[in-house]
Amino acid sequence: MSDTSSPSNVKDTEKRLYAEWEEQGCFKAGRVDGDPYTIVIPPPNVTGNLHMGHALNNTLQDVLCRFERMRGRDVLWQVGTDHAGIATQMVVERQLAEAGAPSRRDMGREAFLERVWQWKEESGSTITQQLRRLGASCDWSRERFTMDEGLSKAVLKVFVSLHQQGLIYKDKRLVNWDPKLLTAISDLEVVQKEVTSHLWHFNYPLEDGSGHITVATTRPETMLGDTGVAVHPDDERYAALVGKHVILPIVGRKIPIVADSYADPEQGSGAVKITPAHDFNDFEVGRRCDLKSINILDKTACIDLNDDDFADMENRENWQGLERFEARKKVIDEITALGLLDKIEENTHMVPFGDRSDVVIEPWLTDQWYVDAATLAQPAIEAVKTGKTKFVPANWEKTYFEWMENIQPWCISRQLWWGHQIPAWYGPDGEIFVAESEQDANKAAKAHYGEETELTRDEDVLDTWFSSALWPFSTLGWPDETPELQKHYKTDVLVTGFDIIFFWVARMMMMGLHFKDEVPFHTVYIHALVRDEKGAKMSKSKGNVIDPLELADKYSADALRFTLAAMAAMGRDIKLSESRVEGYRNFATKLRNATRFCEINECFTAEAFNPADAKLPLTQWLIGETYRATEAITGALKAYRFNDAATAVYQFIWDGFCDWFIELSKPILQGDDDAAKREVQAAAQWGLQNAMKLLHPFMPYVTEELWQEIKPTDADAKFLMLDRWPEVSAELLNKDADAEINWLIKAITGIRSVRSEMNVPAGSKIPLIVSGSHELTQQRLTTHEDVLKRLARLDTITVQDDFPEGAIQSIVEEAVFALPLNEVIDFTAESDRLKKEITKVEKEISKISGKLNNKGFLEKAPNEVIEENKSRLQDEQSKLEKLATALNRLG
RNA sequence: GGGCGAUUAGCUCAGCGGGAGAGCACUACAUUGACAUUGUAGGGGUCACUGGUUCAAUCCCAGUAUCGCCCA
Repeated sequence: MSDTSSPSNVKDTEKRLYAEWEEQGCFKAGRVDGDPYTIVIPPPNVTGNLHMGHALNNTLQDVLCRFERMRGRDVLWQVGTDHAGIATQMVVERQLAEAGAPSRRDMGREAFLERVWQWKEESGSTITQQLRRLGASCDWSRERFTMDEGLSKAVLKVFVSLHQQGLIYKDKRLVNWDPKLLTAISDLEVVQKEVTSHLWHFNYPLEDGSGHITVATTRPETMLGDTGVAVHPDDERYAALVGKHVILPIVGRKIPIVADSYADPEQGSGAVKITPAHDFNDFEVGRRCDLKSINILDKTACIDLNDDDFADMENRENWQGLERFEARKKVIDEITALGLLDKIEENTHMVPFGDRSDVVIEPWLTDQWYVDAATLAQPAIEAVKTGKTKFVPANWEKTYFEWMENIQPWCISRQLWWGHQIPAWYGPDGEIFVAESEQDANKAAKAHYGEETELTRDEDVLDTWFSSALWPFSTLGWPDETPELQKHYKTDVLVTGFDIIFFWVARMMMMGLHFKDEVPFHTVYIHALVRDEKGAKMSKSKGNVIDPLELADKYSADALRFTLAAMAAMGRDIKLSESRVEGYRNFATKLRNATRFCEINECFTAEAFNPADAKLPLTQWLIGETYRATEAITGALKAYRFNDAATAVYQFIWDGFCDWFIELSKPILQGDDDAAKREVQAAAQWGLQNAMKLLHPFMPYVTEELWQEIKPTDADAKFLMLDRWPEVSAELLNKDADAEINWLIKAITGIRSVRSEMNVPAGSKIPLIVSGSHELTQQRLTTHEDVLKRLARLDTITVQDDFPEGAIQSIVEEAVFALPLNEVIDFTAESDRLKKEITKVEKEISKISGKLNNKGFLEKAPNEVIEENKSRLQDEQSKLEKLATALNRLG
C-alpha cells in the first residue's frame, strides 16, 4: 500500500478520484433497474463562492445520494445554478468600471447582456468546481442554469398562464426601493439594522388656530408628503380633535386628523404623522382612512416636488433635488425657525438596508408586477397540513405556516437588465399585451386595435426567484413531458437551511402545486446554520468566515464532510471548531492503517468470507458488530439523523474493528492454527470491506481509494460508490459468541485497569490467578489464553481457588482475577483503590434497593424494568462481597 | 412586542421517563511489528434555577433567570 496520507497527497488523490468518477459516468442518473431517488440542489448563485453553509448543505445531500445509490436506487441529483439578477449584474458592472470600459448604460442593453454571458462562461463555474472538490456526486451531464433556453421557456409559460388566470397583475404599491441600485427588491433582501438616531417632535398647528397637535417622527423629511395625522380611537386626549384639520408646516397643505388604532398612545405624543407614499404602515392607514398618497422622492431618493400637490408651496424650488438626508436637516431647520420644534429625543430604531447595496431602503410608490401569492399559498399550506410534504424536524412547519398565512403580494419585477425580461408589451395608449413571444403580442395587438400597431416591450426583468421557484420541474424538462419529468417528479427531499424556507421551499411548493398539481418534494430537511466558534453567523463583514476549501485542503474533504455530518444534529446550530476536523482527519488515517495491517497479514488474498460458515467466536462477534453497525447507520440515515449515523460508523471502525477485532485477531493471525488464521483473514477482509461501504457516504474519497486496493476480485462494480450497501442478516447473530467476546473484553479491560492504578510497569509480565470461576469461564480462559496474555501483559494464567494474600484483584463476572504482586504492591494504594470502588458499589446498591423497596415501583413499573433492577442488584452485591473479601485479604 | 430554540464534563456538542455519553483538551504510563495523525489507563458533571405530574424526571408540564435566532 502506498503512502497517500500526507496532506498534499490526499488533496491530489481526492481530485484524481473525483475526475475518474466523473469521467466514468458514475454520477449519471438513468439506472434502469432502480426506483428513482431525486434531489434537486437548492441552486447556488452563479456568482457564488462555496461557503460553510454550502459545504454543509451539499455534504448532507451527497451523503443521502451516495447512500441511496448504494442501496440500488436510480439517483438523480439535479445540479445547477441560478442567474442571481442583481448580484451578477453588479459583478459585471464593477468589472466594467475597473477596466475603465463604458458603463452599462453607455453600451446599451444588448451589448451589456453579451458581456454578462461572457462573464458567465468564464467565471460562472467557480462554485460548481468547488462542489466537485467537496465530492458532490451530482449529475453534471444534466447541469442547468436558470437562464438556459429550456428554463426560460418554462418562465414564459408560467408568466403567461398566471397572467391569464389573473394571478399575475400590475399594480401601484409601495415596494422596497433600492435608491442605489435603482430597482425594487424583495422583503427578503432587506436587512433591518438597529440605528441610533433621534425622535423629533413637531407641533402641527390646528387649522382653526385653537392650538397644535404634536407628532413624533424618526424621518422628518417625509413630512413634506404627510397627508394626515392619526390618533388612537380610544385616546381621550385627542378625541375632540378627530375630524379637525391641521396645516402642514412648510408645505401649507391642509390635512385631516383621523382615528386609527395604528397610533400607539404610549409612543411619543400618541399622535403620529401619516405619509402613505413613504411608509408601509402609513400606506395601510392611508387606505383605511382614505388619505392621499403623495410621492416626494425620485428614484435616487432625492426630493422631487414636481407635483400638483405642491403647486402652492412657497420656495419649492429650494427643495428640488435635495438628497434625502440633506432634506432632513432642512426640514428640522425650518421647523425650528418656525418655532414648531417641540423637542428632540435620543432614539434607537430599526432601519431597512439593502443587503447588496447597504444603503437605506425607501418604501416607494411605483408600478410593478405582482404574483397573487396569497391564492397560490393556499394549496401549499394544505399540502403540508395533510402531510403530503413533511418538514424534518417538524417544528419548522410552524415557521412555514406563519409565513404562508401572512404572505403579501409577491413583487416580481426588477429594474435590471440581467434576467428574464417580462413578456409584456405596451401599446401607444398603455394597453398591455402579455404573450410568450413578440409575434403573439403583435397578433393580439392587431386584434385589439384592428391594425398593425407598434408595441414596446416592458424593460424590466423578473425576480431571480421566479425562475428558481420552477426549479424542481423546469430542470426536468417541463413544460415538455419528458421521461425524466415523469420519473423524477415529485422529487424526494429538499435539503436546505431554515433561513431559506421562504426563498425556496415556499415558492417551489406554490409553483409545483399549481403547475404540476403535485408537491415538488415529499420531505423538506431543514439543517442548521453553520456559525463560528462563538456562535455568531459567519459573514464577510465580521471577518469570521471559515473557508471550507481551506479546511478541505488542510485536512481533506473527507474530514470536512465527516465533521459537518457528525455535527448536523437536528434543530441546532453548528459551531464549527477546527479541532473536530483534525480529529476526523485522524480517523481517515486510522482506516488507512487498519487496511495496511490487513494487507500485511494477507487478508486480501484470503478466500471470500461466508458469514454463515463462521466458527470462531471472534469472527462471529465481528459479524454481530457489523450487523449492529449496519442497522444503526441505515436507520439513522433513513431518519435524516446524520450525526447518529456518523457516530455509529466511527465507533464501529475505531472501537469495534481497530481496537478490538484487530487486537484480538493478532494471536490467531500470528499463530499456527491455519484454519483459524484463514477464517480470521477472510473475516477481516469482509469486515473492512463493509466498514468502507458504511463509511463511503461520509468519506467517499478515502474509502474509494482503499477499496481499489482491497475490493473483492469478483466485485460487481468498478467503484465502491457504485457497489452495494451491506446487508447482514439478523439470523447470523450469535449470542454466545457475543457474550464470550464481551467477557474477554471485560477481562482485559479489568486487568489493565488494576495494573495501571497500582502502577504496575506497563511492560512487565505478571502471573494471573483466577479463582471462583465457573466451567464456562475456565473454557474461555483456555480458548483465549494467548490473547489474554498478550493484551493484559500476563506471563501465566492459573485457575485455582486460593491465591496469596496481598494480590491485587479485579472482579470479572463471577470470578476473581488476582494478580499476586507482593514485592511490588503498594498496600496503601491498593486498599484505597478497593475502598473507593466499594463506596461506588455501595452507592449503587442503595440506589437500586431503594427502588426495589418502594411499593409503588413494584406495583407500577413494567416487569422487565423490575427484573433488570433485581439482577443488577445481585451483580452489585456479589461484587461488593468480593471487594470486601479482597480488602480483608490485604491484611 | 410576537414566535422559535438553547442552558448536560474545561471546550464543542450528542442523548433521554428506569444504570450520565462522545470528540477535543487535561493527567499518568507506554515507542510490543497497522497506526505517535498512536495505544493503555485515569480525573472531571446537584444535566441553569424553582415548583408540579409520575412508582420513577437530566428527559414531560408550568414558572424564573441567562443567552441566541427569526418576525414586527
